[in-house]
Amino acid sequence: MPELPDVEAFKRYLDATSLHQAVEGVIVRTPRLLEGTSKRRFSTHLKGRRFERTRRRGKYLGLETDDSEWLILHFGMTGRPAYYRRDSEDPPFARVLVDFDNGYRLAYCSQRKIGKLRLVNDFDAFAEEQRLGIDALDPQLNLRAFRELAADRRGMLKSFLMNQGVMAGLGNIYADEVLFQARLHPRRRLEDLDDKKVKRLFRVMKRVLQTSADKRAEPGKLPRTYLLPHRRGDRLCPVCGGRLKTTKINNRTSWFCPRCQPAPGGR
DNA sequence: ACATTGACCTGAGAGC
DNA sequence: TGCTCTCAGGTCAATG
Repeated sequence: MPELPDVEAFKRYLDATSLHQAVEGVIVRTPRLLEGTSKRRFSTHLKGRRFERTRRRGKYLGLETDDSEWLILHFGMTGRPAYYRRDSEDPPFARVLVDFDNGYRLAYCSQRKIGKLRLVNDFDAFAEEQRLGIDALDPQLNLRAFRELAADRRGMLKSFLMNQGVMAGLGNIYADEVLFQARLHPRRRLEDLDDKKVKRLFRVMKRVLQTSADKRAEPGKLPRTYLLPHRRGDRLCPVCGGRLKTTKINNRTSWFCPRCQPAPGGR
């Protein structure tokens, strides 16, 4: 689940629930999720602190504490936050719990334990260390900047969109969605696109991410022409009704419509 | 620089 | 129903 639109939805959720309250206690049930810090250090650092604001870059979400540290969350493939009264039952796979002084609890849930929590003192420096590219929804990523990113590289469109070091935020699902909406085959090559197609790819990418984020990335609320729900559903193209196909790229399954997204070289 | 593969984890869902 | 197997929205490292 957690690609840019999902993480943006998480951000808004945390903004609405978890800011400006003192942390009373921390429970780490799955220490392996902590990166670069021990259970003890993690807990003592957060205890007594308040989260004052959040930031997102790509799939990373940061919560800034009132002593200017950052709790950085990465949700892996199955992670999500949950905020609820402490006396009610924990949701499934609650791995790290932050208890606030208002009786509520913020849980980092993750079925597959692929994901990380860490403490850093500078959000931007952290992003640099991670070699994270510009956030795909950053307004500074305009058409001109996008063209420059694209001009430097080669390779399959799908790989380009998913490369976090170039642009941060798109994962397997949304890369497929963008390519579907742009009517471009995932195996087409970046260096083969003319200016017009690069522009189309850019505009479609922005629109898909913005629309999805605003719909809180809920599949049922996305436009009916979206590919996303059909990969696990009827496997039919929502535009032409034809059968969708798959192909493996970067060891991930790419879904596409062979009629709407003609293959490079026309095969 | 790019493509491919496996490893990390666990369980939902498909297939028998 | 119950068992087995495959696969899953991410990232990283090793290899070609």
